[in-house]
Amino acid sequence: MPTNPDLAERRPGQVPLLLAITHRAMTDHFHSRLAELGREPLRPAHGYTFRYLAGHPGATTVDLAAHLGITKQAASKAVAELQDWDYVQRQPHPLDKRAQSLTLTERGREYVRLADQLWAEVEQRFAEVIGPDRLAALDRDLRAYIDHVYGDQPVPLRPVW
Amino acid sequence: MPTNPDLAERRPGQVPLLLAITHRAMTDHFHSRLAELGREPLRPAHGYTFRYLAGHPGATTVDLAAHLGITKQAASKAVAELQDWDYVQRQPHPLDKRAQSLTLTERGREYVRLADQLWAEVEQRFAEVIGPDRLAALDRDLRAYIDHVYGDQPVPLRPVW
DNA sequence: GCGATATAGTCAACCCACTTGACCATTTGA
DNA sequence: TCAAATGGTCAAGTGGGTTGACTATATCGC
Repeated sequence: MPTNPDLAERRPGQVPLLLAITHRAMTDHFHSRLAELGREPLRPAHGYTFRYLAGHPGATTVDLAAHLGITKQAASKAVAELQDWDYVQRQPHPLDKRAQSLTLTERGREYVRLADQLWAEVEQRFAEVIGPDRLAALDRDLRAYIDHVYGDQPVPLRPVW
Repeated sequence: MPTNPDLAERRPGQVPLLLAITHRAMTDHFHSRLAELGREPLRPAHGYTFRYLAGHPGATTVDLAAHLGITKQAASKAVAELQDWDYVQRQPHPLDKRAQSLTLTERGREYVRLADQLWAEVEQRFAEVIGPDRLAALDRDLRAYIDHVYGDQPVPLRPVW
């Protein structure tokens, strides 16, 4: 079993790096599947924007910015772009005339469904390599750690896709 | 055991996200330890630059660029900066008058030792949460996947610290 | 050897996602 | 009721990267 020279010696403290590499490999896999399907890949922040709006329809730009951990200006720009591409709709907010109510369009929801499916495929390949039981254990371990670190507080959802 | 609402329902395809969040949490932990010690945090690409030069003394800027997956111009700029801060030395290459031979200074090596130690601390806290046996299993699983994806080929070492 | 071509590195211009700062319109609350 | 807080926009700046053009040295085919 030939392990890459850079990772040959096992040192304490290497697990964070292994996590990064693994995540990077999965992300690359995801994007190449997207490309195979001829779908535009959108960009890093977009994935989390979709995911947030799918779960919180009617959110405002400021809500989104807080969730993504970026400024409202940056969030506004991203939303404008997604609106241009017909993934997101901005409507007048029912209660606050300053605000806009953001929702995914049908096209946006369709993209989220596809992304969900592709991520599931990626995870599936991981499961095939390490075994489904190990996947379940790993899922549980990561959740335990995340819960330990953040508890009920909002989890920063920034890096990637 | 209160799990964050965004992660409450367990869906297939969520593991890549869990990996990202976990890595992000570990990175934040690393940086806050660095800040506690009053050390300048340097920046994303610097960590991998250090790591590479520590393992490949005498490498050239082009080598480094290839390793990091960035252009030689970008690598050159990063090296210049690290040299200004006395972490890296550029010397005439013994065999090629066009090239420069890059090595870490003692200050650079000291930083790498500190970083190694802090990452080990971070990993240790992870181990305390999930248990040392789980950590070992996770280490093994991630390596198996990375090996499956990249085999002997160079692993892209870009994202983070 | 010699000339064509490849390679190490630099300088300069540009790009993109994000930031800070200033501002307007509306809402909130003492 | 009016001062302060909040949602959103515009404009300028920044950081880490890019592409492109160039010089100096190396290498390879003949």
